[in-house]
Amino acid sequence: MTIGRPRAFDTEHALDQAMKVFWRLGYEGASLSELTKAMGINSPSLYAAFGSKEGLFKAVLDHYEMRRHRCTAEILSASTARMAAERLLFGLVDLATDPEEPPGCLFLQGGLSCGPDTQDIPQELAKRRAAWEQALEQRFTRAKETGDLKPTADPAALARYLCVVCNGIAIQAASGTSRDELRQVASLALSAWPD
Amino acid sequence: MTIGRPRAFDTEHALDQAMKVFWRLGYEGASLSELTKAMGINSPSLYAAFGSKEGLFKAVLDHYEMRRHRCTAEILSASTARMAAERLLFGLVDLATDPEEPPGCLFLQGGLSCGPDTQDIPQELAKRRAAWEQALEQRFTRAKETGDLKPTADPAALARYLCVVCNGIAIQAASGTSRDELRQVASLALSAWPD
DNA sequence: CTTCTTATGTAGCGAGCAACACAAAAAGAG
DNA sequence: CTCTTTTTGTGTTGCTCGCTACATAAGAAG
Repeated sequence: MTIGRPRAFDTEHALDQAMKVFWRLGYEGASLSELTKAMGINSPSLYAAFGSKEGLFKAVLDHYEMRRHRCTAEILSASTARMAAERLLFGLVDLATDPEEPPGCLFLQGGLSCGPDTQDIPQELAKRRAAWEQALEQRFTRAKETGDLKPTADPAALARYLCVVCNGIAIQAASGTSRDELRQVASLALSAWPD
Repeated sequence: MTIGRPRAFDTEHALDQAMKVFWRLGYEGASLSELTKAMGINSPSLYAAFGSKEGLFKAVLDHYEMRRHRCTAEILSASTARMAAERLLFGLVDLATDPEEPPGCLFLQGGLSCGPDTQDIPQELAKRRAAWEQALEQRFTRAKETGDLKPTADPAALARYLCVVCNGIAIQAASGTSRDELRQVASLALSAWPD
């Protein structure tokens, strides 16, 4: 049993609100006053719980990955590599154009480029995107071993291509391109898939 | 002949230096002290010449488009739509991984997301990206009229797809992906082209 | 030369930033 | 109850931000 005055706010809900702010405004554009307002707490509570603005941001990134974990698992556990690619692209289109959440992808909107004292933010985001690309590559390597993909297939190149399309789709979604238009892009992109 | 004390700095060179700063750090991450240091001038000179930080940024965007104008013309004047797509993708790979300049694309790195008082920056960038997409679409509509593309082809969808791939490539380049790896992505993306 | 116009350098403005000091408040442990 | 521990709200810190006032310097026009 924890001792001391109990926390008056729900951590998950606060992270959810902070996530939306970082997502819409980016790391540098999200001021502490904007964050505390959205989270419904004052700054000392924020610092007690997350240490710093950067600490809050990383907690938000974890929260974001956790929320998408089920979706991720569905993609990687598809029966064929082709189906995984389909689920990935069409799933991303839906997520990036979900009207309940900011458009695009937090891993890009969060901070593609930052000031001299904040370079670790873009780096952290790039690291997480790269981890996702590697998970795809491993899935395709497995597909090659089981004969699902031809022996001439290049798992790394396929994973890279899909990530490029995903990032591009997220950018377009953030710029206002509609869900249907992006579905067209996804199916066009899939026509490059080696069968 | 202009009257008064002559300007002591070269505008084009100053814009070039400012461009690199905005490109590396983004609009919000690029502080005025960083900009003036790179441009080799003091802030009053900057404000006399460009009006404001935002004015400087837009001048930099014009400068950026101007510098790429020849490249743009070469793409749009290709003899076939397919060749235009090829020149576009491989040309972008080279530009986005040019060791003489920051990686990626200023139209993305410049400010994908910004704070509440700076929302016009992402909007301005999105507008310029959309204009480029529309130029592509017009090129493909022309190709359809001349029989270069099949009557069933969808110029808007093709242009959108290419822009998605371009944006994705620029993102990957900014994250450190090599030129050769991105060339692989470009040729894979082109295999989706309708022939 | 003097006068006019424009650019430059120094120095500083108010505002907003991230982060914190401090004391009051709310629980469990004894 | 008292004591201890943790959270909360108020108020503020030092700092950097974008921007500018002001006096001086450098050329063209007369």
